[in-house]
Amino acid sequence: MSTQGPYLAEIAHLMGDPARANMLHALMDGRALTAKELAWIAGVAPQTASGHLAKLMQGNLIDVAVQGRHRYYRLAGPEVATALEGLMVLANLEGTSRRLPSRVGAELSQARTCYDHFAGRLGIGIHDALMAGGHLAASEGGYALTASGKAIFGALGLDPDATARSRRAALRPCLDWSERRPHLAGHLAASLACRCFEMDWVRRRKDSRAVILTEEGRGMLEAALPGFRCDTPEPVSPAVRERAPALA
Amino acid sequence: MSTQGPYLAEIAHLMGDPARANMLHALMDGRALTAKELAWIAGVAPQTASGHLAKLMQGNLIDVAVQGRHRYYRLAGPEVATALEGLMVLANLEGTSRRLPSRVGAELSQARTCYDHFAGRLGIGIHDALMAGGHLAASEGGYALTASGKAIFGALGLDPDATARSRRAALRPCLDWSERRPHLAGHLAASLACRCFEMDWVRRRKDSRAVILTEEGRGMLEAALPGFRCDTPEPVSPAVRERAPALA
DNA sequence: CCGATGCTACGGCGGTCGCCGTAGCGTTCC
DNA sequence: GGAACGCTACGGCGACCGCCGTAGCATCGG
Repeated sequence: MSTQGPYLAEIAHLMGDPARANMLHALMDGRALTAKELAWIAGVAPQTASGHLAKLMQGNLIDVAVQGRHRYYRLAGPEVATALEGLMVLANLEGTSRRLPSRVGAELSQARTCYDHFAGRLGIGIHDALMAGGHLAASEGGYALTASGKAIFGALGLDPDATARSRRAALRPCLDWSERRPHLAGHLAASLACRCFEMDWVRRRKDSRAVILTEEGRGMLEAALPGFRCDTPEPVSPAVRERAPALA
Repeated sequence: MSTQGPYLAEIAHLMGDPARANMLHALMDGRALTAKELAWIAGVAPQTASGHLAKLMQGNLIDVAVQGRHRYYRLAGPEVATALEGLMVLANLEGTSRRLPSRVGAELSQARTCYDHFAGRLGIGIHDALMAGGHLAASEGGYALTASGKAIFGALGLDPDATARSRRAALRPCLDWSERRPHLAGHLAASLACRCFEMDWVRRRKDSRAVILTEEGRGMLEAALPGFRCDTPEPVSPAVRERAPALA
């Protein structure tokens, strides 16, 4: 019968504690955090956090890297991030009352990391530009780049075939929990994000998964990706601003 | 900060109870089951099940259809099934000790429903045949059919454009938790599955998400989908069977 | 109408587990 | 080498929640 049920419950139970969920959510930006940081994020004492982290380790949801007297925890792999995204879609979708609070929500919806790639309107903009330009083709488990797509990635200093060896898809769609539209995940998307950080086209925000597209980055992406758009959230419409300049 | 954490935990907590997880797992075949059936599946008394179902309702994970004195419960939508799949990938992946027990596992790995479409080697066979034949193109959030692909679906009596109105992708890859390879989900995949049941090309098993590809179905699919293969699990190798006929 | 059935509402019992206190081990810095 | 720091191990407290008992409401059948 439902041989999977118990295991499913084990995993879900691990994610079902508020403190642990907060930790996992924080780790979804792909970085490795120390136990202390995670304790602070989760809002519990270090001892409590230590226990939670041990459980998450045992459940193979996170990995640890010991460096001196620090222990850096990170998600065990993309599958974990994918599973969490699936839950976040539900969390954001249902109830409808429980949408994101305005301020933080706006930043996260605009641009953020999703494990190792970009999500939010930034991620969707990249996805849509590639899609509209015919640079994506269907492939084993997701997308592949067409010749023109490879040229674009090559021009950005990335080797589109470097990750082709792996069995996992180089590019695949990932449903965005804030926008309900797909963005690009996979090795190539991760490389692109890495490159953007490296060149300071995109900058991380402190203490948040939200990121910022710099002016230079916007220019570079618009040049490299014909049709790329990443709407600024339009804080106040021009018409309103005229009548009530204080709001701007 | 982690504004999503608490909601994430809520959802995961709902899925994190063994009884509820069993129920959700059972509902993943897309059918609607009565409270009593779900109680039996979960291994709890009807009163307990009723409580669990109320909680799942409140969390918008399931829907109910009242018919006379029966109440039929089903998953609230594809997003729920997707989220559960994500967890099952983890449940099956990690631990490595906790793989599927042999017998049931073999049947499920061979062919099963995944919410409303086919998974297992059957689902992968369909996916791979369409992919290899160049019948899939990249599209908003997943795959679309090429002209040749539309012809194939048309020949099967399905209208490839019928579901095009919806914003959700008609076809998208869905990671298979047993085989770790993608199969086809989405409206069109659901229509195809529906058609297969209708024509008795694929038959449901009782009390299981496992399904059976009939001989007629195998013939029809092989004819309609050039390159389609769906390996029988090869229960006992011919060589072994010769020496120990009892095993066959 | 009455009994059977399907399901839900309520209440008490018991186990699980999250919490932080103190304590202990290893690392780093002065 | 001593003190500060990061983290983990252990133990008791308390709350939550899953469990089923009984009870009650709707529906279907004769």
